[in-house]
Amino acid sequence: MTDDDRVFKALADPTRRFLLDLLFARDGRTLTELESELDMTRFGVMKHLRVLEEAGLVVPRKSGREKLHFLNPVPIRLIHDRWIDKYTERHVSALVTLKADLEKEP
Amino acid sequence: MTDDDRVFKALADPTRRFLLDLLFARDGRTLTELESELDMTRFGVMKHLRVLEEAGLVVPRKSGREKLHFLNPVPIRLIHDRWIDKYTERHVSALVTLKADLEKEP
DNA sequence: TGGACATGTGACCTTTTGGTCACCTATCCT
DNA sequence: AGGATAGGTGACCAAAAGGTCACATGTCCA
Repeated sequence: MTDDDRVFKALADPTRRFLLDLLFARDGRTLTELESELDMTRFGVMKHLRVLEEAGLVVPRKSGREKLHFLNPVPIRLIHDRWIDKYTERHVSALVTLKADLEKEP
Repeated sequence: MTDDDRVFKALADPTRRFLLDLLFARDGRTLTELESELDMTRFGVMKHLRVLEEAGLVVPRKSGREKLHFLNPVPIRLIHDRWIDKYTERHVSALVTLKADLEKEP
């Protein structure tokens, strides 16, 4: 599996996107804290975090008995630049055509 | 399942992203033509195309006994604007800090 | 008309995914 | 020391995903 594929697959699950949103709002949370935001046992959350780690989207750091989780947005940026971006380009010529058409209206 | 979720899930499979790339290069292809580009039976390709259609990424049009497939990039643009974009913003202040640090070097 | 071609459906199979649980280890704190 | 707290592992299970096949329908064209 390629790096890009790991990232796309990681983003495919709504729970994992929600975890990223939580970390986007505030970084460095523990597993237990993240679990408290979800309707799921700690074990389910652990599995999701592992998928996110393997995609490079979450970077953990041990601190005593706690494991802090940090967001790394770089992989998202990479798939954006390498794949998504080409589909999000505005087709200006079509808009110009539409504008011209609209201007024909009385 | 939400619309966004359908799009993310549709993009999670490399075969489906490849199909979108094919249609990006040239629109309006038939199932048989798409199948010929993949190492998979027609039935597998049909299933992938269905997932893409349900996500709104591919729009079919019947023409005689053929079914032509057209790319619709709008859903990609939507998830980009609604979700991906916030993760791809450049953190300029961090870059400025880095630049200042580097300039301290002899 | 009838054969070749393009596509569709449903059954079926295997692998992956999402989730839980029992049990275990390590750390903190009184 | 020892209980409470934070996290980790492996087995297990149900559901979904990815893929194939036999068979069926509709369309083209010589």
